[in-house]
Amino acid sequence: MDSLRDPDRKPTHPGEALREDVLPELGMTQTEFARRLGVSRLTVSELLHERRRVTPEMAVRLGRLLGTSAESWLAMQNAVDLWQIRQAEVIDVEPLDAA
Amino acid sequence: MDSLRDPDRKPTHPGEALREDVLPELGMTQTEFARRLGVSRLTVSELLHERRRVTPEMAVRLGRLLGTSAESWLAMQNAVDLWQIRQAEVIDVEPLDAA
DNA sequence: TGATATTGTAATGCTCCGCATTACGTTGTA
DNA sequence: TACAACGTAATGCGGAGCATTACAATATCA
Repeated sequence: MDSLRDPDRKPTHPGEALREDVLPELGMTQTEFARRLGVSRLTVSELLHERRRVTPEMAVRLGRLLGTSAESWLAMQNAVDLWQIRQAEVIDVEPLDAA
Repeated sequence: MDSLRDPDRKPTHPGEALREDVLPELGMTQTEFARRLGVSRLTVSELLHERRRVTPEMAVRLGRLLGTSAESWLAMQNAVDLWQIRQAEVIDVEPLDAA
């Protein structure tokens, strides 16, 4: 499970899961997928290319359409977000323990 | 645990936890808290009043300072976000099962 | 009590993000 | 070959997070 994964490894972006697994499984085009989600084709395309984040609303849409939990999509996105921040930024916050 | 809570009940906003539990526990002022987090006093104030969401970066800051997991703060925020969307919006997405 | 610290809040300005729409070129396919 | 699907750029809009500044109200303490 996730808790046993290498913490330095970049987590799977939700877009990758949609692109690699979900869409092929459904045998559905991006255009059709976008239509059913009620968003534009561009929105789906950019999400699949991992250029856009899964928003809470998008998570609800995905959950509704696919019969999965919105939480799981958001959790995937969170993992990516946190990984990116920890990699890129230098957040200098001193832990209170050090006091 | 959370999974057993009433799904219709509004989840606890992270700001509430900070305001009700964390800050009092630490006996720390908002001003000092903001300084240690490396954000403005206004940012903390609005978060405590639940007028602002915990961003991924803020979650990292909180985790660092308090020695807790950033994930837990984000999870709290997710719960609020999803609840709000499900309450307020009408996302008309037909489940694929219905096909 | 008087000075100082803390807090709530409004106003401004900046930047970034999500999204729709439109448009155009490429590629795959019936 | 005509059409569908896709990648992608441009434009515009609205909203969110954040800093800074400022002012008033309240709390605390010497």
